[in-house]
Amino acid sequence: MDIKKTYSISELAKEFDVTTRSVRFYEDQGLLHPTRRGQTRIFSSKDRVRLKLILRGKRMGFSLAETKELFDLWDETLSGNEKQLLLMLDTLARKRAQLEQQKNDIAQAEMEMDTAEARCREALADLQKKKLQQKRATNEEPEVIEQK
Amino acid sequence: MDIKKTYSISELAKEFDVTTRSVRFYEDQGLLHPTRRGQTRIFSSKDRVRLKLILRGKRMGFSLAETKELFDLWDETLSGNEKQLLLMLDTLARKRAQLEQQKNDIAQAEMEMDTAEARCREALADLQKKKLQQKRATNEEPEVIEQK
DNA sequence: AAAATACTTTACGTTTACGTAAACTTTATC
DNA sequence: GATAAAGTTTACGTAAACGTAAAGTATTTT
Repeated sequence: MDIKKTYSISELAKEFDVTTRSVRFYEDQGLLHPTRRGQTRIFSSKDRVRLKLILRGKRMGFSLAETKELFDLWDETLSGNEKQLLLMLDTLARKRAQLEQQKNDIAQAEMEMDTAEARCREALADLQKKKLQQKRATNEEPEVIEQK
Repeated sequence: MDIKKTYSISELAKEFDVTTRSVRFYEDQGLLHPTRRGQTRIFSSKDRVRLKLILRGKRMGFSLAETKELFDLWDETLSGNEKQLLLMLDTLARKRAQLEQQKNDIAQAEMEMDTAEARCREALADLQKKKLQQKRATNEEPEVIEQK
């Protein structure tokens, strides 16, 4: 699937713009499982994917502990006991609900940003108008009004 | 606009399901500005709105510092100097980009949850099938299969 | 008036997610 | 073979966002 099979710690760090400290920390917390050549870490493409998921999780406001729980659950799920499968389905449902909440929050925020922006532009337009009137009063040439 | 004009700390805490400690902390950090009657805090409906925004911000992964920045910026913006207005527009644009990123992240996550769920259901179906075959082999009556 | 309830400040404690420095080893480069 | 570059462990430090007493004040209820 992926181009390369293994990665050094700095390769991963550079690719995802995190410090090696963070990567080591994620391993320490049980989120990544690199093998070793001597004492040097060797990361698989699975680790790479997981790192990507970790970071996306963070952007979505997930804690490392939450993400780890999902990883662990998924690993156990693959082994395929029925209880695990049902637990996974349940967890997925709960996470979905969480994402729904987030989508609502974002939609709300966007609406409020719309009205905030509108007010800003209105206030700006008012200022421009006042400027123009001043210029007219002092008989100067009006400038071109720029607005993105 | 709102039904009530002022709120006690415990009213707000109860309504938004946070501790009074948190509310006091938000004031301490300059996000809320209750007046005082004696030494008792009295929160306005503006404070109430801001508390709501704080909590939504948190759910979207915003830090208190980020939220405070927006509050402060908005307060200055209302005073209406041109530089402030342009700065606000710029900030809004950046926040929008951030929300776009989050929406993408969520969409991605949802897709992956779809495939994860599909795999789970498939595995479950396989297990059910095996159960059925076992029952047939031992000549027992098959049970009804439930699946949400 | 006594007791319960709600509020306050002060201040130290805790968890999360790393940053940063020290001291050392292994690998690559000149 | 020296030196730089990349890796390692150990360990203390830190910022954010509160939790959790402790000890006191103010108000309300019985």
